[in-house]
Amino acid sequence: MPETAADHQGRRSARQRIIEAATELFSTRGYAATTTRDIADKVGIRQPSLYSHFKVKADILVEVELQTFRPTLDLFATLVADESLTALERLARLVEFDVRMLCDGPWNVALLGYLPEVRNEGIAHGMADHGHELYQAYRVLVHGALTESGRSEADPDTTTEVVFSLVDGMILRRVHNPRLDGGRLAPAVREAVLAMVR
Amino acid sequence: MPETAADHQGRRSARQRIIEAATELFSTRGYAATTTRDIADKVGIRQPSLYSHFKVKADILVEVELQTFRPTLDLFATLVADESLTALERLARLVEFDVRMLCDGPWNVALLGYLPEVRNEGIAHGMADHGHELYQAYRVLVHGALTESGRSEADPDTTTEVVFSLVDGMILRRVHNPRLDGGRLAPAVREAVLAMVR
DNA sequence: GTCTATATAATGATAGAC
DNA sequence: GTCTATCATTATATAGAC
Repeated sequence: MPETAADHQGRRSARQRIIEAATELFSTRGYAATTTRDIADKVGIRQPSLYSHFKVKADILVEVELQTFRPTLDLFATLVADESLTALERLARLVEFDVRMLCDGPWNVALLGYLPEVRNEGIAHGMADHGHELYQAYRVLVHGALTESGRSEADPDTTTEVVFSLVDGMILRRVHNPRLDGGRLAPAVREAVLAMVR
Repeated sequence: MPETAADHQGRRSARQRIIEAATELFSTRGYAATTTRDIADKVGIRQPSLYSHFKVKADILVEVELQTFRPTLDLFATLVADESLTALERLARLVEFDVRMLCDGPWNVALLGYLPEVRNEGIAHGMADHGHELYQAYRVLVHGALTESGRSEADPDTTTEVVFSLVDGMILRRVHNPRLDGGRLAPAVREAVLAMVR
């Protein structure tokens, strides 16, 4: 088996080590407050060496965001593809997975997508709004669950907003308390969500 | 009636005009990404003139934060002082007021307290953590409401975290949708909260 | 790809005239 | 209290040797 480029220096490619260092720093200090020198220092290289892997600082941010949202969006795709599930079951599973990830992931990186400087930088670079994608996923499942439950009196869009607030609100809780217990909170959030849609 | 200092230039003191300009800019661009020059430009003065009113940039932030949290913390004090109310009623009113303020306030300024650069700057300047104060207020009311309802099987601290997430989650919703309708969302959130505690 | 050296630009803050 | 002028620092990014 030939040695890949990814095996150099601790088995991860320099590019991936940059992304991981940036993930931690962006999460804990914010994007604008993190300098390219901070990132390079943590990786163990010189600041200009970053530019062998990324054209500009914002390109590092794009990769961090991408790797953050992929798991949850992938799960949504899987849940929708599984036709044996009801919308209510799909919603329950997505909520529980999402809350666990938000609580127990290595860094509170989901906050990044809400930082003003990131959103402004994002617009300037035309990067994908994964947060909006995920919101649409919730919207589909909440509408479906309300329909299944015959809750025709409920406003599906208002319910979607409240459900999504409840889940993503965990991001803010984690800012004040970095050691959230996903195993305890995920079922509690799931039950609160189910109480709204059935 | 003698003219006050606050009457100069549009009836608001220069200091207050700086605070209001900074509130908008910090809310829309973030703290680190807002320069003192940005603030001065919006006020219509030169950048060094800011330093006649504030010793350092972070002192402007302290004032912005103070004016943001004061109304909600004041309401909590009022609700607790009113002995004719049950804990459940106090919680319902606090939630509804809070959500309306988060949705309909002129700027999404509550996000500020969650920005990493603000929290780090805050620690360095020893500024008060109003977000934590407010959380304790919710904790008191959620515990009281669960006790009143005889919900001895519920975990009050978990419920507090979920309730607070639901309310503050509106901050994140507003990032994606700046035109939230507090009149529609506040009752929906209130009912979701009440479903958890009674 | 990483390094040293450096360009270029912007930032927070100060000094001192008015 | 506001101004002009300016300082000291720090930031992103580039050039070119190895």
